[in-house]
Amino acid sequence: MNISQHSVTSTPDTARSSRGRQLVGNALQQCREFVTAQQLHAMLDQQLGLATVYRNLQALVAAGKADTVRTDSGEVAYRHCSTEHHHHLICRDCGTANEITAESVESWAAATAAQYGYQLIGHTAEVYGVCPQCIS
Amino acid sequence: MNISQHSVTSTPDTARSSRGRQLVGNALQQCREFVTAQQLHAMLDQQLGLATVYRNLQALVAAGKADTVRTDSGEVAYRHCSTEHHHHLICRDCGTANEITAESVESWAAATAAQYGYQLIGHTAEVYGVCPQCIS
DNA sequence: ACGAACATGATAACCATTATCATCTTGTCA
DNA sequence: TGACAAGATGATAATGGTTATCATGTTCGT
Repeated sequence: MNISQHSVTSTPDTARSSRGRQLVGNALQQCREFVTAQQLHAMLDQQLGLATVYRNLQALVAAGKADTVRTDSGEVAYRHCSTEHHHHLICRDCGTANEITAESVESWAAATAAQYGYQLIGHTAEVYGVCPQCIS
Repeated sequence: MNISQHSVTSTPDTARSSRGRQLVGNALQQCREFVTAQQLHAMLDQQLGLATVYRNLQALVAAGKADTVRTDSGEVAYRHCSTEHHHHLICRDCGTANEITAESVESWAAATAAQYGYQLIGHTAEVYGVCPQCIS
């Protein structure tokens, strides 16, 4: 199963500015909601190869400039995010996601790690539900 | 993206008892934690085809007898439903996982959903760190 | 026991994501 | 500025989990 292994392709020592970086970065910023790599690629229509879209999205995630979420169908959805830490409230029907902050969760994570003698690295927390629009 | 489309293969009008049902059902009950279809298939070593394991797991989910979760690597993990709800404290180095319960997280999830007018379905929360053994 | 509806197995098909590798680009240093 | 090493890109093949197909074996009401 392996909950936390990601790509092993070596990361460059220094990142450079490039056409792809800008295109993907800008496109992602213009999307308010989560988008998949495929959607973004379609959005950039022929301006950038699919593989490059994936690479740049991963770079953004690695740089802490984008969030990812797994959809029910197994795809990875990306969204530009301000670097501050937060969680998500996601609608199972329409996929709408709200960024939420929760100090209680932060302190819970810290306390839990401490209680077991763990050196804290991070935590994830997401709430799933059906949004008001989709209920009616 | 499509967050909520699942298999469209028509569902039988009546379910029957069968070897596969029992094997998968029992194996899943004996696992306290989430397991993937592949793990379960390996666990049943040659007693049941992979496709059948998938089908029976899906049937259990449809019948409300199993929960599913997407792992970071995109796999679907299944768990027998009666298992009580809890979270995990996971070591990034050795993979050790501690089950933890946290009432504060439960109430936070409920409150967050309510605040946005969402009908709560569920939530996930995991803490990552380095365990004492791996620190030293 | 018969037969229609189910279930299973082996395997091909799907599809999102990754890896490969030859070919540009970028940025640095002489 | 020119050369070059480290990055970045594109086209495409490869991966790998999951689903569809279809011929064949089971189940169960009658």
